[in-house]
Amino acid sequence: MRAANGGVDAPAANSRTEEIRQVAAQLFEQSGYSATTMSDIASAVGLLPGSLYHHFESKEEIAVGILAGLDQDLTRLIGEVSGRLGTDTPEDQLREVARQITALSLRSGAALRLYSYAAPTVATEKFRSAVHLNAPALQKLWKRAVDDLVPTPDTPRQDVGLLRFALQQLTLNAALNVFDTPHDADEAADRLCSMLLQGVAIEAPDDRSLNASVAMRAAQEGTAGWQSPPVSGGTSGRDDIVIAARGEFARRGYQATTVRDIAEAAGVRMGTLYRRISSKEEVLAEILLDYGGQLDRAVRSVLGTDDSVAAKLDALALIFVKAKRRFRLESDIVKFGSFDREPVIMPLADYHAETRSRLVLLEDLIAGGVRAGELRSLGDPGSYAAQIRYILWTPYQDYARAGVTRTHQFLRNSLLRGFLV
Amino acid sequence: MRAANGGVDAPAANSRTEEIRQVAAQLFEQSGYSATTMSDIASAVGLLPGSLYHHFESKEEIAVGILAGLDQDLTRLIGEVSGRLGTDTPEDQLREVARQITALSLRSGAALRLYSYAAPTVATEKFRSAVHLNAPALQKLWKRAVDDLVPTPDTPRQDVGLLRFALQQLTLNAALNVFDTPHDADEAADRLCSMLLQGVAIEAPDDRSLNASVAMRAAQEGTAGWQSPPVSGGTSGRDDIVIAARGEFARRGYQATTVRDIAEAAGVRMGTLYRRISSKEEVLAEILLDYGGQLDRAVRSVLGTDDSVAAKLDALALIFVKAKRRFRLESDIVKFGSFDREPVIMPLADYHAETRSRLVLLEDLIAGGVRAGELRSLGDPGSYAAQIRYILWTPYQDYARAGVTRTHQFLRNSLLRGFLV
DNA sequence: GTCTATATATCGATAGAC
DNA sequence: GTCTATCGATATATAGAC
Repeated sequence: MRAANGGVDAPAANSRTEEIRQVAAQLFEQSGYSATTMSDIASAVGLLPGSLYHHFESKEEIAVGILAGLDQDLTRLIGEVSGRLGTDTPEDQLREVARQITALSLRSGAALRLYSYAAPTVATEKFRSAVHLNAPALQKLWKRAVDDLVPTPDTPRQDVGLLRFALQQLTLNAALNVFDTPHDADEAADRLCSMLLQGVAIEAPDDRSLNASVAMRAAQEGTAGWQSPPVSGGTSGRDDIVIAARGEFARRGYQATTVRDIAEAAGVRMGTLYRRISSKEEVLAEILLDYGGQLDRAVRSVLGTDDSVAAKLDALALIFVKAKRRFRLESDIVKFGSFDREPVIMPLADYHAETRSRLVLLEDLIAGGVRAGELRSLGDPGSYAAQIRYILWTPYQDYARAGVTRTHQFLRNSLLRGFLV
Repeated sequence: MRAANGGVDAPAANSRTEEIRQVAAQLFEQSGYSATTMSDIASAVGLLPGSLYHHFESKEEIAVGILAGLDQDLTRLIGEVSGRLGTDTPEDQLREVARQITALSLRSGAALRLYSYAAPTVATEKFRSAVHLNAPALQKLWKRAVDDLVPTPDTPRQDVGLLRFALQQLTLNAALNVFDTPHDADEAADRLCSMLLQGVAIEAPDDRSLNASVAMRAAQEGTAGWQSPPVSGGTSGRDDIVIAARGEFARRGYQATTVRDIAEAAGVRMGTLYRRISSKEEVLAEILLDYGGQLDRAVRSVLGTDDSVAAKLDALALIFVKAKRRFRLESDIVKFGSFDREPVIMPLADYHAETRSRLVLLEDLIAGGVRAGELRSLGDPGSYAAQIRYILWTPYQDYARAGVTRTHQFLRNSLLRGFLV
């Protein structure tokens, strides 16, 4: 009979309930929503599975509560930060927004993973509706911060829209950067801002020479075979099943996709399906091996050239931007997979390892660049490389009006040369 | 890709599926819907529980299929019987309708039990909508059959409406007469018709002497204390919990009512509830003991008088008609209970045994009456008594316009003296 | 608020009928 | 060769009782 406890599922209502929610959040963060069972949660808090239902009506309700908490926190944060806007230099202001949102992200890893990955997976209405973050308000905040940075639109070569999109994405999702989940929000946010606003190259080549570079040619050649998107032949052969599976995995994640889903999507019965494939996992392996291989070849061919670090980074940017489009489905699959990894799914783990090894190459490139005085020094090479990859790997295609060329140009004008330069 | 298989869930589609449905129907009939588990059904057909889900989407769907079968059968039967109407004497016609519907009832015991008892219990929409028998058509059929019997309404003393209601109820629910489930539909239907149309008394006293009989006085006295219906005092004491439980049991049946339902209905928490009562079963026992005791006293006081058999039957009729109103909830509880009896629920079993012992008294009364030449002889006394009880125990109060006096008068004019006499 | 017991349901995979 | 019916394991959830 408290006075006013706020309408929807306000967290921290009951301490024991809240405690369980926290534990569940941790498990969701570690193993993913579907892979975390009620038994897991129960034994983590020292209860029997059935006892959880005294606190929550369902597993879903736990996740909804966690998401509600994130929404609350975000809304509150936006309010606070907005109130402080306009009292500092535009760049410091923007950096402050980045720091605050990054900090929120790091505080809310579990919720963010649920938001980004579980929501499309467990498709019930209740979940989806709980999952609507206050995105318009956040967008407005970022728009103000970025617009202040470029007071008059007399520099039309700078892509303010994409900068806003990039910052919004990269700060809110900071916790989802699997390869270098930041420990210090301020540090991560500041480095991100430095990279985008001042650029990483000390003296970047102009567009003409970048376009004509050896690395660029390698990137063009490496991605030349990427034109054809995979389509079903309609013959219900093995390929059609793999293609159908790719679509389903991308839509719901590997774990949440059932073999029956795949069969239905491919238009075959279970019997036929299992004569063409030997297991669900095998199909995933096939998809990821092909994807990883193509990406790997392109990246390595660029890195194998004898060119400047800046030219290589620029060429890699092109590859990543193109890959995010050509391998959109595959990219979604590994996105889901990154957080649904208990029990270990071998093909995903393999892909993960491969990505990590490419990251080491990038790290070497950057370390060399810093040593050679080509790149600004911005902390340890591991985090440096991971953050560059994180920036390159952002789904810019979700920003409706951005094509490959525009996105690539934006990355040149920000990450490479610095947005403010 | 069959040509026309009828819209909704036509049974007998797949033989294995239909086989499982049949087995399930049998189990539902034996043990009730809630008490029959998917494991029970599975092991009865030699499968594992999960395998049932290849044939049915849910347990509920099995029941819905069974109900759909009944609806189909009934509709078809009504069509056939209607077509044959008007080719025979009115009484023979009516007897034929009774025989046909009774036969259907005996063929469809499981479905009827689901229809009568499970439907309000498992309250999902799908179930309810599947459960709408073609009642209007059946009513129309019976109306025609009964109206033909009394061609001109020049005998206003005869209650045509109640006769129709009684016949419709008694034939369709023949399979639900637990104390004497008929084996031969024709025999049961014919005896029912004989009882109602010709009456059981060879020479019944007139209304005046029945009203003034010793048995009637005993009935009046025995039911005198029945005026007050039980209401909650609102103090959340023990009585209020019992009263709340009574309502819940009546609405959904004992099995389907959870302790939480009772607590909520009584407005108390589980802790409080279990401090006031010791178990769900104890509450049921208390309710049924009270109910059974009151009914028993009234019945025995009538049977203990020294009066004619006809007068005693007439007095019992009054008691039953009154009891069906005063103990409406209790009557519903035992109605549910009669078919949800696995595992055995002791209080229900006790009530059942008590009822059976009263039935023996009735049997003695009737046997004596036949011997003394007071009652028509209509087969063995056991079935005779059970069927009289079945007629007396019909929920006439559901026939909207019938009060105690009208119903009692109808029973005098039909069961006792014969509707056609 | 928690336990014990158990219910309904899902899923990956396969055997074997047609 | 194709698909139906099935298994074995296990998940989510419910209920009575304290």
